[in-house]
Amino acid sequence: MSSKSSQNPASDNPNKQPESKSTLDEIRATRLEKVEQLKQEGLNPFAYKWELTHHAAELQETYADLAAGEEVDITVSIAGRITARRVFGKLAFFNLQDESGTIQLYLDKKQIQAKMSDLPNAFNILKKLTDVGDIIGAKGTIKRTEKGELSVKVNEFEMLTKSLLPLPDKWHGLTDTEKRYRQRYVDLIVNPPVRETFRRRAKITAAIRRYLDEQGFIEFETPTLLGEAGGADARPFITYHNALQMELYLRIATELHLKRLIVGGFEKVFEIGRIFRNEGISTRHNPEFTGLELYQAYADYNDIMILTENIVIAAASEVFDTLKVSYQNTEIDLNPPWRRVTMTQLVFDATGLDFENFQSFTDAEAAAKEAGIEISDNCKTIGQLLNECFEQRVEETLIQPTFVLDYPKEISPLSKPHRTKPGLVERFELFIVGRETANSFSELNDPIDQRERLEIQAAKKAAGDLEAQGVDEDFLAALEYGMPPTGGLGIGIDRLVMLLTDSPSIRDVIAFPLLKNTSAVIQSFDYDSEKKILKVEFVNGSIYKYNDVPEEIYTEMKATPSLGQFFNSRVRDKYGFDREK
RNA sequence: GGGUUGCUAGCUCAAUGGUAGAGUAUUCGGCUUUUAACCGACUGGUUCUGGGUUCGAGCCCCAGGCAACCCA
Repeated sequence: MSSKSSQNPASDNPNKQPESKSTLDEIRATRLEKVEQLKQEGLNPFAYKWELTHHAAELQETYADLAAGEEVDITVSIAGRITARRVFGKLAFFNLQDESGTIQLYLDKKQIQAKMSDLPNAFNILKKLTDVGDIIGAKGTIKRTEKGELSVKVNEFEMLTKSLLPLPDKWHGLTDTEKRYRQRYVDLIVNPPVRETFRRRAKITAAIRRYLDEQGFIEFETPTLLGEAGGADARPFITYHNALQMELYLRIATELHLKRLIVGGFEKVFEIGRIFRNEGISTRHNPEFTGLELYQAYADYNDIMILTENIVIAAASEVFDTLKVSYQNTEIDLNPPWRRVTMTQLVFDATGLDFENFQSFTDAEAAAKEAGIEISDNCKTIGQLLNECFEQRVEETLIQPTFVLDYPKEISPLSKPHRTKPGLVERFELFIVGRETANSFSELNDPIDQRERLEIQAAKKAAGDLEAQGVDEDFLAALEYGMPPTGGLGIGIDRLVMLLTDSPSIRDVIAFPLLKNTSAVIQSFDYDSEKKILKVEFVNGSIYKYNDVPEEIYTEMKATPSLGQFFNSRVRDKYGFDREK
């Protein structure tokens, strides 16, 4: 190693001994050495800037009809990451990838040496000091090679960023899902379709914003940190504000604040923002996700159905030429109008249970049991039972876009009673591919009724229901000033993007999905027997102090054959802690 | 929360309880029209972690970690 650093590999040295450079550490060390060698050549391995005139896709398109062997004497300047190298004695081909796509670099020794006369070693630098993964800039002319590959015939190049770590296998790529999510940047480099998915996501949200703007909606940013989390049935994340000495909740919906804005006189408001729910993780759930909520004064849920169609169509039209989209090999037809059907009708069709005619919960329960519905202990009303039947028998069958109308009052504490159907509310949910994709109601604006409903929620919460809402007094005060009749809508943007990008998992449309920390390795630990504090230092440098830990734990911990396992099962999550570092 | 599967070289994957291997990448040599370039040579391992059984464990047993999928 030390003998090598004294020589200059950029010049061909026939006496060089073969060296083993195979482990990750060795590869990295070799590349760091190349960094030094670039510096010795007077080059900056981490340059400041590159003026580019074109992108790869643009050139591919412009010169699509250029015949093999033809050249165009126009100078272009491009930049990107080297994704493949094919090096010959005095000629080399690199594939260069930029955001738009890839293009080949045609690197001819004679030409480069002639044009880069102040760097006599230029071609050898290219051969010896560049690697797949490096980011370079190149200027040259356009040439389609005899083999038909459009290329930039390079006059001059510059190393812009030397890459120190090897990229995954160019043929098999990166398939390990865990690594793809934990190191999304690598995923994005080597799996171009992933970039396309996120590009589409951005287009979809932009299209929705544009459409709503055209319709006269204005966008707000309501608070994320709240003293009380309301507007949905969900368990919130709790955090703490030191200076105010108060617990705060991360929002589980934007509903209650957007409605305050309607009270304040705005007639069309919306927010596209991050929502946090302290729930499990699945292919359809991430603890933080993006919600669109909008509220339109003087509208009811019938108006909102049409608006929902228009929003989804605006989003789909942005990324497709057709409204027939394929999701996981099923064709979904988004052409409006979408099916509109009541929950009661759907449950009747699926189970034969007629919820319009049950006189008592006991009757309904008996009939549902007969039909094979599983009834949980907290299902105590006809409305809850109707919802159970719907979830168990209908939901997953709603593949084509379907508005499910008129929900039971007791599971919809913020919606207005149905104008003709007792026990139901004016609410719809949109289902596509068996998933709830949107939720809407004619908003409840009777402050007295709203208070009663929230107090029922608060009672549930007091009884231990972690998903029930509390009473937001300020929201009720706002309603008492008067909220016009209003239609509201929530759309799960991530699920919509899943549909429009054919992604099977929500993690495929969230750039950095939440993953569990890999368990920390303990460096050392110490115990203060007077204060009963166990101090643990991890190899990543962080130090935690666990409070009120009995001395036996420390004694056992010293004796255990497996420290990490003992810590995970007996200390972590068992004692309160302060993070010291 | 429950179940199933997986975790081995940078990446993709093999390996009856019996010397841990291949392809690719890296390193070195050759090559002026390549497209997963090719030819030749050399390397590269905490088999996720900790115990146990065994003469011997990547493989069997126990416990734990992480992930994917399914279910609630």
